Amino acid sequence: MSWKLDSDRPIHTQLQEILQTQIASGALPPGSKMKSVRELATEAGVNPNTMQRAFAELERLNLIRTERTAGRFVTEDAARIAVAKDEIAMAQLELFRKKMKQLGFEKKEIVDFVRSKWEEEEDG
Amino acid sequence: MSWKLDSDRPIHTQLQEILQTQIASGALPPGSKMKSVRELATEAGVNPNTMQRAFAELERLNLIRTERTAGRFVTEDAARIAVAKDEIAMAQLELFRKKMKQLGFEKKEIVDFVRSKWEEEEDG
DNA sequence: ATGCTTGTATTAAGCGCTTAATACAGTAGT
DNA sequence: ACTACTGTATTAAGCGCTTAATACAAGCAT
Repeated sequence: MSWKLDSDRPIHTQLQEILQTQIASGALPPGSKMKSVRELATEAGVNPNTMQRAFAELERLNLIRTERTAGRFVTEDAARIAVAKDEIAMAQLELFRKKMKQLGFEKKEIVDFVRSKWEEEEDG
Repeated sequence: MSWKLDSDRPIHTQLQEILQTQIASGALPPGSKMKSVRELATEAGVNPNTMQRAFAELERLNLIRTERTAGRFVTEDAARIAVAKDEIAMAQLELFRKKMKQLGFEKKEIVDFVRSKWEEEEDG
């Protein structure tokens, strides 16, 4: 697990994004049991309260479900997960496009820029 | 001027990024005089101290120069500006690529995704 | 029943960011 | 000289995030 956190944004937000991405990608499969608050907090090197807060946000998004004493589980709603994945991807693309436009790139130039940076490497 | 600030990251960082982008894009031309701390702070709706801090960071990056009582000026070093623009663009692309990969997209899929989202629109 | 695990809640403390309210030094225009 | 503008610095206050240290309720395995 990565848990690379920076100090520029609230940690609970970053934890939420990391877990959300893992759910969207299928790294955390639908219906699977998640590690406990305390265990994940230790892994990530944060306070349990902070991890708890990240979980609360994921629950608000209907990406996980809580069973009071058994633990937390990734939703089994595959459609919900697919939507989340597409929403994140679109948001990222839009973010990238907007920033490039602010820098003065036209759409055609963006495509050229991406090509010039990617054609040199092998697939990864 | 936009000055769209969110509360999720330090304001001085966001101000710094906005100004940096304006310099990189040429919206603030090389050698041009910048507005005063107080004026920009009022425009952005932030405290002068906070805007001051953003300026200090831009100066550390050699993107602006300060004349004690006259004001601040965008650097005339066009090469420095070009480098900044390229660095920002590369960083944004890398950010996008990394996030998409975390979501489970292969490079080919990323390209397809971008195409599918962009081919429908006219140039913007 | 005991012990271990689960989620959840509370309190106090520290820290950085942000603001408000000033103040000072230096330059330019009148 | 006076005024208005520059950048710069200081102080105090408030706020949210984060941590540490607990504590409690509920289920499960033995």
